[in-house]
Amino acid sequence: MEDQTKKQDKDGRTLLVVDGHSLAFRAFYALPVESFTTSTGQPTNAVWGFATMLADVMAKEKPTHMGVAFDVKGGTFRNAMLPQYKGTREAAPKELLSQLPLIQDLLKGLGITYIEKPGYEGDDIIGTLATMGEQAGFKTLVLSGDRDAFQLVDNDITVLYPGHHFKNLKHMTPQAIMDRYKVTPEQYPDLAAMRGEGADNIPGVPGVGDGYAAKWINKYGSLDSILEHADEIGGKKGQALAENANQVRLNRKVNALVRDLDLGVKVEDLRFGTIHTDQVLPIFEQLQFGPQTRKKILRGFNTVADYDYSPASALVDVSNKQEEFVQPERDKAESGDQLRDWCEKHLPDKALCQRSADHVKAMADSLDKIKDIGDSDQHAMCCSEAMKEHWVLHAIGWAKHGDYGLEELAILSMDGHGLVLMAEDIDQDMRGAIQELIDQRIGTCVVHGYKEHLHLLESQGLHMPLPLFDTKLAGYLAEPDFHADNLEQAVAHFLAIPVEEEPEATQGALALDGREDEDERRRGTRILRQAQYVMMVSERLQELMDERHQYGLLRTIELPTSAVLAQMETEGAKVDDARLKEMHDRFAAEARQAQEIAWDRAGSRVNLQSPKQLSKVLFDDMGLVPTHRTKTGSYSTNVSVLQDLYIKSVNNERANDFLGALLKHRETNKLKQIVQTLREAVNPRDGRLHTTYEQTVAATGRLSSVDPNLQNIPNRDARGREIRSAFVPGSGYEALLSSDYSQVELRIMAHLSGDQALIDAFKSGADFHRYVASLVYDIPMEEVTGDQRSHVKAMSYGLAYGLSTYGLAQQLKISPAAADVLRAKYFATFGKVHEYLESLVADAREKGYTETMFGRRRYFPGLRSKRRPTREAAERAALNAPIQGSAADIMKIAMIKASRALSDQGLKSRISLQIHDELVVEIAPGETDKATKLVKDSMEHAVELAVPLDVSTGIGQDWELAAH
DNA sequence: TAGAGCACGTA
DNA sequence: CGTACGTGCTCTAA
Repeated sequence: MEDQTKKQDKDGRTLLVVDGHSLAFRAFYALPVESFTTSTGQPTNAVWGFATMLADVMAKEKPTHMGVAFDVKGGTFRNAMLPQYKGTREAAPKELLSQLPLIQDLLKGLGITYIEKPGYEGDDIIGTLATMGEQAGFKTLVLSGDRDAFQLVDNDITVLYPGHHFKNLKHMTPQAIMDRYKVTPEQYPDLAAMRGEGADNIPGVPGVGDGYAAKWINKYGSLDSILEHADEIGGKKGQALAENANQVRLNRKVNALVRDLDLGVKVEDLRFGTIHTDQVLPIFEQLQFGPQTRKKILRGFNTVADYDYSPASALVDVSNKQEEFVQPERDKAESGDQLRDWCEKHLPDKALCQRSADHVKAMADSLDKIKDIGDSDQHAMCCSEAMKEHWVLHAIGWAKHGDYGLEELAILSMDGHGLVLMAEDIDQDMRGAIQELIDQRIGTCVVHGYKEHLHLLESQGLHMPLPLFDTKLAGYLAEPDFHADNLEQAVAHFLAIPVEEEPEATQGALALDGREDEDERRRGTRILRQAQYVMMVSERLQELMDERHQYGLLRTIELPTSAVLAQMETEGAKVDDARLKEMHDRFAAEARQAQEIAWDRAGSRVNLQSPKQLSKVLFDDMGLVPTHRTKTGSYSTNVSVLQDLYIKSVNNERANDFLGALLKHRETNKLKQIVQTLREAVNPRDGRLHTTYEQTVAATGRLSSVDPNLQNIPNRDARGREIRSAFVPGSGYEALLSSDYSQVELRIMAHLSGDQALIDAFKSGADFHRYVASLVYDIPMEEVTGDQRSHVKAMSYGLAYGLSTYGLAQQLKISPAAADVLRAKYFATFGKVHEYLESLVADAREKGYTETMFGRRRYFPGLRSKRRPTREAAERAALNAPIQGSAADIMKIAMIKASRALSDQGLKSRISLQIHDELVVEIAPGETDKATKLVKDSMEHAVELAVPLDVSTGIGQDWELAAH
């Protein structure tokens, strides 16, 4: 109990100590003064950079206490020792110096304490404050652009140090210092004394950089001992060191921070004060800071008032265990046999691995009983056994348009031993041993991103069956709205621990001769650390999957889907580049023509792709009346506005011509741009497009497609659809099959709601929308008018989006009252659908999340928001998620089934693209009928619902012709 | 130079 | 005042 109180106290209180001067310097030199000057000529770049960066840090780190240190004019005790000290700083430009008082005024207004002490530097104040914070049990952060601060780093003090571009801050922990400089934080000043510090005008030993300094420190220990042995070192460097011994000693004295000044404040005094808006606003005025900047700064400094509910905080039980990162022991394996020996020694035994692999395989194969599998005894057994014994395979490398390259491979055991293999060192012998390892122990293997691993391993001719666990997929299932940019963020999130972001791959400042060696070591360290992260996070996520019964989803749907996607990405889709080129040239010529006319009518060379310039021409110069504003308040110039203006401007020839040309330009230029993007993504080796399907991005469970996005190729009108004609079968294939679900989402609604009328509508096999309209309007099918049918159709589709009657009215161009009537009639006919939709939101409000048919969850913190727009948006999303998500689940199952069916039957035809409810299949010669049947069946029978799943198919020489 | 805003393509 | 995405372009940040 006592322990807990103490821990919470420590977890909850964070002191942020800021080096005011160094931060202002960095900001000043990072941002162009020309762009940041008020109308009276006062430069503001340093203030702006300082304030916004601080606001960012506040928002991210949420400190509870804060102090900012500044230097004061006049010398310090350091100048007495070293006259040229910080000579470069004294010569700071007026433009910067004039901003320091402004920064201080701003801080005062924001309720932040700042401290200056004559005779001492900001650095000493920082050293003192950090020490005070640490002693009072705070987690302490030091924000400083001065490397002298590194000597303060320990387990409780972290330095936030701006990287090359001062926006991204690096968390300098003891480990980070060690990785970067190969010395401990306590040893860092010794290193700096030898290297010197350009920014402070402190000369180091000529020819000696971080690399040599570190080498000597590690060899001789202390600085004194190095200087004593200077003669032993020999060579140019040793001689230089001996010659500069006095300078080094002096440097060391100067760079030591004072940590026990009497500042006349206590840590408690550093609590945030209240923001004095009356003081801050005039400063904003004076600085001519705009609304965005104001908002950003005020929001950043007002973090306490910001109630930020995240499901992660709900699902992570921090008190449960505070994971500590332990750097794995790095072993060596230089031959296949050494690798085999290592595996025998450190990895789970083969029999266990085999048992586990059989379980995993059985689950993956049980697509038809996926809903039960998560709870089965077999599953529970398999999990508990494998949870105790597993290992991590972690590969890193590069990918581009379907080409992949492995760079490094790490293997990490549970006992904290790791192996790192560099791709260039993997020969035939080693490759064989790796494949053997995979084949024998895949059943207990954990990866982060199975699909990516398939690609990287494939680039070495290695094959990987389904692993035990994938932390990337599991993290996505646990919290689909959370997007980690990298592994470190995922760990920080799911384990609720602070994790340093990885240092950049290569950094300068390494001694030349030691460089390759150093790089090699760092590369290995980095990948092993990542592997360790995977190990840590997998344990937490395995618990979560278990608790939530999501193993079925993971093993039966997501992991096999990864394998199908990897294959689709590797094969890619063939495009006819000559066709694309012809289209591009044609669209480009048309766009240019339209632009000429538009420029002529506008009387100036407006950039037609700039809404801002366009709005000036339309609403200022031509005096047209704007119809619609964007969310930021500017006038919208989107197509619907333009069309509206076009119709209204019939009597204004100039404007009418301009609008006509502009609309034409919009359309053709967009098409040109799409074609161009596609052409640029074609892999020259095979003339095919290799998209990447993102399996962990869309929060509903859908896939997304990037680089290039092949899920948004035009389809609405004939002009755009033409682009689809460039997608053709590749050599060795004779046609494309397009196979898509009709009205899946509505069918899912019928099934899940159990509404008999809607179920019957689908079972009838009649024209669905006509049938529904006849029910809604209570008239025979034959009497349903075109309007009635389309209105009912819009209503049906709108249901799954939470469409309001207002929105419905707008879309159908009918009155809101008429839309209300339609809605009332609709729900009178399909009462259970209404009930079901309402229950979705009600349940989500109750439980905090929604679930698809297969247990895919999505959390909705916004349902509890006080803001109505936020809350209502969350309600619509909560309504949609289980429907869109179940459709996504079904399509994934269909893809797995189709892919297996095609290969089981020995067909060469293969799935090429997935566009949410459509599959495009590349058909091998003579396989049309068989492949069509297999794909159609797989889709139709992916699951059995209360209504049939209807799939329509078409075959053609290209994608456009395959449409039906 | 990064990020926001706008526009627009898909299901 | 309809869900879910990705991309390209312009322009701001004062």
